[in-house]
Amino acid sequence: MGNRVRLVDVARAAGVSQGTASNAFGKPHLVRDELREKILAVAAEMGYRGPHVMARMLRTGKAGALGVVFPDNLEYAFSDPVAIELLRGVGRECARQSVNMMIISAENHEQAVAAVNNAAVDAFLVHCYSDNNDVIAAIRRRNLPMVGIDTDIAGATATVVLDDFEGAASAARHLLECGARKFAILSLQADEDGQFGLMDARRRGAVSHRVVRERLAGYHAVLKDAGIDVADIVHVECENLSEHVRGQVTDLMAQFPDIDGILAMSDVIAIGALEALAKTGHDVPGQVRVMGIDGVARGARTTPPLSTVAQNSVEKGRIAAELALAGDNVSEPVLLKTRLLVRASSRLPDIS
Amino acid sequence: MGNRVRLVDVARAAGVSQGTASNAFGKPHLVRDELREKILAVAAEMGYRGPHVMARMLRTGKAGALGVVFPDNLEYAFSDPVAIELLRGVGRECARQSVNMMIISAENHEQAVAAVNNAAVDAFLVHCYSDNNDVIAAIRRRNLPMVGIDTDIAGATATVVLDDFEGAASAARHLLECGARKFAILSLQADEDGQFGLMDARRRGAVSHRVVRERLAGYHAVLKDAGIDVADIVHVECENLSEHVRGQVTDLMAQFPDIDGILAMSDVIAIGALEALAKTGHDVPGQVRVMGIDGVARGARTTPPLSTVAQNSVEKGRIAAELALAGDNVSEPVLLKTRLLVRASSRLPDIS
DNA sequence: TAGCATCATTGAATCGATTCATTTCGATTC
DNA sequence: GAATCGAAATGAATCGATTCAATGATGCTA
Repeated sequence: MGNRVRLVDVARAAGVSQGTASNAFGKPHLVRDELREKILAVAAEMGYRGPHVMARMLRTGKAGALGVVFPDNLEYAFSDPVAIELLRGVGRECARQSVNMMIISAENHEQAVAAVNNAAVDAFLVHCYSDNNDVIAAIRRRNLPMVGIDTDIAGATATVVLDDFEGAASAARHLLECGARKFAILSLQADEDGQFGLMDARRRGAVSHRVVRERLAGYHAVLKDAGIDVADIVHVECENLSEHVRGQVTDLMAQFPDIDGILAMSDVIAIGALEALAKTGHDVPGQVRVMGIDGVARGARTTPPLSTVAQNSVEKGRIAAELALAGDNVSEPVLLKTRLLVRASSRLPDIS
Repeated sequence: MGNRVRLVDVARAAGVSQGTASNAFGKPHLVRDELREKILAVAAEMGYRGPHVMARMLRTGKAGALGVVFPDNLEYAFSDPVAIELLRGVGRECARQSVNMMIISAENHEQAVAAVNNAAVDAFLVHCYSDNNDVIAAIRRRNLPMVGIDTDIAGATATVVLDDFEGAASAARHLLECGARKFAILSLQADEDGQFGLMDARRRGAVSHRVVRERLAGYHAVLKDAGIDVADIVHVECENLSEHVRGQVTDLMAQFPDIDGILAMSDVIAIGALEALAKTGHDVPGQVRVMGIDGVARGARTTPPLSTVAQNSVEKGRIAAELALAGDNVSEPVLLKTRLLVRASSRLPDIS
């Protein structure tokens, strides 16, 4: 039954102190070779399974794991290509540092709080959560290093974000160069309230997600400079799922047939837009130009291939993990650069 | 510095026993409402952060986490669409049961053993590992529930596998019906030795991965029945990455130009084959018919769309997680069914 | 009013290691 | 031969909770 062999049993059987037995496993160099081998032999014979993980954790205070927290349900994280890239980067750094990766999973907010409280980890990575949220509060209460990714939650020991303003600006600049004049912006969700559809000025003024705020600002700055009135831009808040976007874009084009430039805040959204436009018989890029943000692999295979502003999500995840595991306070956010990736869904005017 | 507020401090300050203070947090119904609120108030005022996770674990013996172990490096797991689906299913069940998900990460075998030994989990999920392996041995030594997915490692408390034999058989049957007579089988890796290329009979006879063994057997059974000599089938062992497969298939078709049926053991491989065939000007399915196995989303968007034998990987992961967390010994492997999914990369003969 | 449940609380034992100040012992130096 | 040193081993304290048998208080019944 509950008769697990303990270190103290091994020590007794081998005729050494518990401290020495502990060292034989954890700090081999502190024990004479001969003696250590004897201890290990005795342990093996007794069926000792090695130091008890939880007991070691309690004593040392180290969990050997990095917690990764995604907003809302986890299913989304495992279906969004960008989130997966991010996880890949996190995984890479965790492997490098011999630390495991704990995915905090929950079906709802209440469960998420409990999951955070039960997670034996040394640091937290928080992706894309907005601030003032009970899950964030729970994480903060744990008093562990906490790194925000693509979010500027208060109390983070470090923050890794994309240069969203400049990324969005470059997308807008490019579509202007391609000749677009009547714009639609397909936004990611501005808040966690599950609201979709047309965004009025009030909604645009109270965006809780940093990513959305910055990208909007980037788009607007460039378009205003070009003499376009923000009030003339159609803003639609979309769920980050191609299938959902299809319907929204179909409606959008029916309502505003003169749109000739679509700025999507993610490639997933942009791909949904391309699909809708193909189905409704719009010519891309002849009639409408489309730009995404992210640079996901699938964008290279759409028809037409998707122009986008690429980011390196793997590296973003890796850096965030590195900062979290280092645990230092880094006051300045780490700002990652974007790269314009022109493919066929936008089109430069003929230079001939 | 190290002056964390402990439960005993709270108890003392609130004038109750440590046991009662513990109950106030963990078993609220055992403490009178009024008293409990007082304790919580005192705790809040003292800045108590809640029960110490590792101490609780040590005492209760429950980690509240499920370990997921992938073979080789983790990067692969996060780039294979099937593995991701699997993780999605695992995540779904973990969330349902309020358990976190620990991804055991490592760069090499030695690190993987250490990672397994340091993981505070209640059970392990092992994906696609072959047996007789030190990582598996380490997991076994932990003496926790261990569920094998797509693998039949000894000592597993439960096993979840695809009906690989029947899945492969149905793929072969379909290509025969479509008129193929000269077959190539594009195999997944038979072993962890990193060997690729043509598989001779000896190699085919010593396959350590169950998946490969079963699928080979399924293909062969059907093809033999149809009067095809196994010696006439070209076997190629491929890395499960479309880019690598492209080169292999290009060579293959140059060497064996009469191949008219390709049976790939995964969609990723099949997609690589389609790409190679397109580049070398082979007509699919007119000249060569191609079948995958898995049913990944991308297969619906290739040109031509990929015929395949679909499986439900999400559900596979979910069931495995459920079995692992239940912890019962299930002697019979859970066998999941496949479903033939005919698209344009194979072609049925005209019935006119 | 004794007897008996029921509910709330206590307090010491326990989970299984690691740590570190101290002791032991043999070798080296003066 | 005493003093000094370093390496190896000791053993008690510690990490911070949870558990459970025992105790106390309260209400109810006969």
